[in-house]
Amino acid sequence: MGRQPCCDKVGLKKGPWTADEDRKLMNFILTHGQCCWRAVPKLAGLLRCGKSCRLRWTNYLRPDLKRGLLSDNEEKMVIDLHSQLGNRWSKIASHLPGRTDNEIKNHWNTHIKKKLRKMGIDPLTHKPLSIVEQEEEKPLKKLQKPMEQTVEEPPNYSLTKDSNNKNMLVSYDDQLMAMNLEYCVEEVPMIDPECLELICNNSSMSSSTSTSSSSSNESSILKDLQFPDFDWSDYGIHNNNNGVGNIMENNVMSLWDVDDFSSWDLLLNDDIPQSSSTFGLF
DNA sequence: AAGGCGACCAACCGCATTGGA
DNA sequence: ATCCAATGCGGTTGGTCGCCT
Repeated sequence: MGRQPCCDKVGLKKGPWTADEDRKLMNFILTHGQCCWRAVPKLAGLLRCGKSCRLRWTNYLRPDLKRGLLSDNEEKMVIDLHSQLGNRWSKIASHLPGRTDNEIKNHWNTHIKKKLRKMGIDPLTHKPLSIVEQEEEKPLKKLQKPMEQTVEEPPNYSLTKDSNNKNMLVSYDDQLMAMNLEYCVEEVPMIDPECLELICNNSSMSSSTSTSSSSSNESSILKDLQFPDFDWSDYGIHNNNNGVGNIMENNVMSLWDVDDFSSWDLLLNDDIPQSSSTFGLF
């Protein structure tokens, strides 16, 4: 006996959401808050499964979402967090307010992976590719080792400049020795900010155009959506002279300007259940 | 102009986890 | 302790768009 489907899929719509569906879902959530996703489609008058509604809301419609490409800083954070957390996208996303796990996952798979490979770093292990390849070439040796014996891990590396201003990989141990620093091992990021800076600087040269284009794109997406029952001004989004919603300011929704970021605690605190609703808006 | 191709990303699928009965 | 519904999560798919030939 297989698992029951999450909902009765007969007659349910799939695929891209229409502006009308978005409006219905948005109006419903803003009126009633988030509760019982299974019931949402019926109550909101949507021919969608509850799961689909939840995804659409969390990944696209939530008013607190940032849009557009990840900034250099955000990208650095993602790489750093990924080195510590692995593919736990929701955990990573919880450290980046306004970003969704889906968005970060997509960005990782399409942009960051490539950049890291270009830098000679394995995106899975965050170690230099040459070492990873060596390890893959000697699987038998590894297998022959007794289980109790600890496998000697290669040191974690970061990218730095040598005296000739050429990029070079230096192990953390070497760096720490050089800097005479003590470090709590559990908190050592596998790639240091210096390295990330280089990665991001390189990337920003190649992707700067897409950054600017996406921000105009995102406002048009919201522009296209018309929410007759929803007053964006409540969320710090005001009309400009052209009658167009001034949604983005420095690539961040004005919503975040409200209340000195006090609501971020809600987002970042794992103890607060998601059902406590978005930042006390409801 | 049009067809091929790859990149991007929204959305889906199915397993895992959680929480209440 | 167990079951089951609801929700969360991560991997994958497929549609769209832009670039190249």
